[in-house]
Amino acid sequence: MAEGKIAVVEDEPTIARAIATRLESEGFSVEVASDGPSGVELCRRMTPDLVILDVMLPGFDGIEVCRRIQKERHVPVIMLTALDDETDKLVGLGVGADDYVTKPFSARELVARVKAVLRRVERAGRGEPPDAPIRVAGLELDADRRRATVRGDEVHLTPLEFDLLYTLAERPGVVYSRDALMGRVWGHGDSYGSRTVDSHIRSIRRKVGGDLIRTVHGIGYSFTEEPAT
Amino acid sequence: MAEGKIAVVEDEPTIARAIATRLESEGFSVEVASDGPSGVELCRRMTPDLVILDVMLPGFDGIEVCRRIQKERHVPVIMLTALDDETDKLVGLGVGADDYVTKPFSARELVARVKAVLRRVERAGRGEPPDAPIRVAGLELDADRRRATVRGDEVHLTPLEFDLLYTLAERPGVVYSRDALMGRVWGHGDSYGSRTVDSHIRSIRRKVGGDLIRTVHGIGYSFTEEPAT
DNA sequence: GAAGGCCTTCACGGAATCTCCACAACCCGC
DNA sequence: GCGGGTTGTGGAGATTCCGTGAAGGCCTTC
Repeated sequence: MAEGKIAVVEDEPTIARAIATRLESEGFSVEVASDGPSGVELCRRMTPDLVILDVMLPGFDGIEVCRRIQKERHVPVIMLTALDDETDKLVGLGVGADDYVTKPFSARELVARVKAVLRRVERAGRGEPPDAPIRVAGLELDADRRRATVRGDEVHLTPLEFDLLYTLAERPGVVYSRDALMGRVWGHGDSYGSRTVDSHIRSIRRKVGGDLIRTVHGIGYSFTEEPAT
Repeated sequence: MAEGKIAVVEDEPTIARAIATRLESEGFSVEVASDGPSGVELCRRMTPDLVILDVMLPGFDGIEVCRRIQKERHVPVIMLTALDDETDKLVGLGVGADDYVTKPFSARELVARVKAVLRRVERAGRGEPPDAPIRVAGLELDADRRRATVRGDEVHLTPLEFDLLYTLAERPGVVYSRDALMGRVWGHGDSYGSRTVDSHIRSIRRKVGGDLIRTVHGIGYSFTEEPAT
């Protein structure tokens, strides 16, 4: 009775086995790949519920793997990085992973993160169970009511605009590439020009004010990171 | 996989069979008796979760059956009466049934009542408080009696309409997709075109006034959220 | 059978939304 | 400062979505 299918892409056999064993003992069914190309292939074949990706991989790196699989279908991704700096870099690159775990990490920690991500995604997928409204920088987004207010005034957002803004506002400061946003909001990466994202960003800015969404030149967009005021 | 056991005591074979068939198709296991004495006997033997009792019965009448089985063990009872007057009389007699359904009734309506009674009893068994009628914006919905009034005037809602409106009114402001409503009201998400929901929404609006249910374009419907007045 | 209640489905027209294009403005490395 | 790539702007179709009226099926009663 598998709770979920997890793909692990990690080239160090010791670590890969450790992760797999622990996750399996938690009731997940796990498969492992050890380089970039076969990681992409694995994701295609097993359609996992979540992917754990090492950044450093033979073939091509985890960033590239993440981009490719996100393009086909949005799958939650947790990235493993060697250093804190590396995490920062990834956040800035707009890879759009769901979580980042820095080595060394305990198996317990990884399992906790996996469960947290799955819980969040499942909730969003079923659509029903409530979520606390997001409040940042004068903006309030209530997913249950699909309502947005800026400094108390209600703003009407179209379905796509709401989802797009919600995705960004969920993690202020995290940069998403246009592809990553397409994957999350549209559910698939291709079949639309990526400038479509720009159009929607524009109308969101017009409605909620231009300074809430930051453009990261050459990479993508992110929600403005604001210290608590 | 029985959701519950139901005893039906009804002397008219046509009606008895109709009820039994419908309840069985809803997943209940059903047994039938056709007169007073054997009704009491049936209840002793099968220990049903709910009893449906016709008032007019050979042997002794439904009132007497109800008294006898209640004496031994409390079982939820729904009484079938021929006339509204009769219902009033029964209520006056203190028979203590959990609900009264007046003939003619639709099979669907009876099923809805059965489920409502079972839900209520189960809740009481768990020590939770009973449903209070919902009162919002001039609308009142009484789940126990399945009755709706708008500004004091009773409006007749079909079983589906009632469930649909009740689902929405339970959480004003929360937006439900058509699929979500299908899942909650119909019990399964698929097998019907989603525009069916629209049709019922439309007839509800005609009956209770159009501004109580809000359309959220591209998403679904929600009950109008009213600031406390 | 006929009539009526209830549920489901259809097609249509208007409205809201999404996508894309062409051009101007901008950013960055050189 | 210059040039190439990147992003903002405005708007024009194309597409999707929703309210409406109505028809048909199933069931029950008369």
